Amino acid sequence: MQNAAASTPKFRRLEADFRRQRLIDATVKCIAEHGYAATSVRQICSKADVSPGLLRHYFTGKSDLILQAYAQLIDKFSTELKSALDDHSVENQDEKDDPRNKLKVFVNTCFNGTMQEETTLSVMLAFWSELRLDPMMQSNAKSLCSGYHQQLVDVISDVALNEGNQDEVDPSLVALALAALVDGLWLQMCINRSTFSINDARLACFGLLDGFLFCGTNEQWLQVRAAGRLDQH
Amino acid sequence: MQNAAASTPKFRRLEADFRRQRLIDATVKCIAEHGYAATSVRQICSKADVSPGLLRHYFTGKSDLILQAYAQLIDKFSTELKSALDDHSVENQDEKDDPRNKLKVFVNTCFNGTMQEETTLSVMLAFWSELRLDPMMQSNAKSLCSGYHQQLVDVISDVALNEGNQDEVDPSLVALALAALVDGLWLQMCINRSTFSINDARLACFGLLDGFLFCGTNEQWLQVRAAGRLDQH
DNA sequence: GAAATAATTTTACAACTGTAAAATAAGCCT
DNA sequence: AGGCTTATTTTACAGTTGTAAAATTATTTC
Repeated sequence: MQNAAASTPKFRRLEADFRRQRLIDATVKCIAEHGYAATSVRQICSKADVSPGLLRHYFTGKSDLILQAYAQLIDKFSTELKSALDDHSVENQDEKDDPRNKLKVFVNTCFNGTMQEETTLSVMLAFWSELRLDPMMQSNAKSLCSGYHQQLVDVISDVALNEGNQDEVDPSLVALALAALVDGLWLQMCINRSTFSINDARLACFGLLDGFLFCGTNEQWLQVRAAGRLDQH
Repeated sequence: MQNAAASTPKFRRLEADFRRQRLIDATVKCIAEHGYAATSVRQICSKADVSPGLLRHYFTGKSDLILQAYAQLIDKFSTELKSALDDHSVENQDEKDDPRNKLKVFVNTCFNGTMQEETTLSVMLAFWSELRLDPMMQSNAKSLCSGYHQQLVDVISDVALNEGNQDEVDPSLVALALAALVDGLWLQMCINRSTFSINDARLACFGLLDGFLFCGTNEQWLQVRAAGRLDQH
């Protein structure tokens, strides 16, 4: 029975995309708050201010919703990375194309935006741990990872080539190390959050690149590095 | 009703420690196989060839068992690390005390023994993801991490001091970077297992140390490094 | 304003969860 | 051989899980 004239309706019918997004957001929040294992359909729907039955009106099931939440998380970072790399606010085209600069932008983006939010990091960690068990998630992850890993290898090759170090530098090893270092720092930011700052994380990455790419041969880079050191205090 | 004379008994009473260990092992296997979220009491007990009720005879509950499994995982690595660092099979006492050598042993141990087993890595990852939510686990983790992190800082300080680089090297930053790199490589070994070898992982760590500690000033280290490069092929 | 549409809620269900307590039976002691 | 201890199994239970389908009801259309 619906109430008389002036009463508020029991619910409102909203646009499909809006509801879908609300459910996805609620999923991420639940995983961040209670962990992957303790996240249930009823919990998600309650956080989305929606009855439990609605989930299956917009998604095939719980795992479908979770999969899409993961895809969106990945996509957000991927987009931030792309837009940072061809940021048109940089006036100097030469600087933009400088592979050293690309690496700098990459590292900075890894510790800005989504990736410095506690929620994003802890949910990402939860997904990593489930990745191994879910082939669907794996293919999602690969679309991001293998893409940006190859890009990293290319940029690093460019740096080495530019500076005449192509014989001393193993681009795929450096890319592996940098990617792993970033992952590891994300992990530690989740677990030991307070023991170091975001700037420490950046310095660690720049330090790694300095070493692998022989910063000693690149004066411009040394200046950037010195500036970074000063920022720290 | 128990069967006639020559029949096998329904079960055997075993030593407490043995049963406890079997349950712990089963827990680790379950988490490795089906993930943290999907690991149930009945599953664990079935893998330990034991009826579900027995769990609560040896542990306060499921979470107690899981906690002890985690503690044991951490302890195993911690022990390996300790025994590697004061390995008496090394003839030369000077070499053993050399901080450069300690770092080498540390890195090698991180990718040998337990830590190269797929099971250990994936279960460790699962625990990392739950760590944030469980204060008990956190205190377990801290006993390991904060301990060996400080040790790392000290060793790195020694290297810098030995080689007259104490002004250029920031030991806590280097320790952070190395620890994070190791974690990140473990993570990647879980997720992208096939894309790189254990030797790549070691090379990445040595490369990082090379850079941060200015290997250029240390000829002995350069030789070790060159040898490592040759091993790769 | 009435009928049609479909977004949303409600109810139902079978399977599973962790835990508790009672029932069983293996192995030790005398 | 028989009784005692207690390790182990069995049974029971209340709560939760994901999903399915039916019942509502807000909104649109005519």
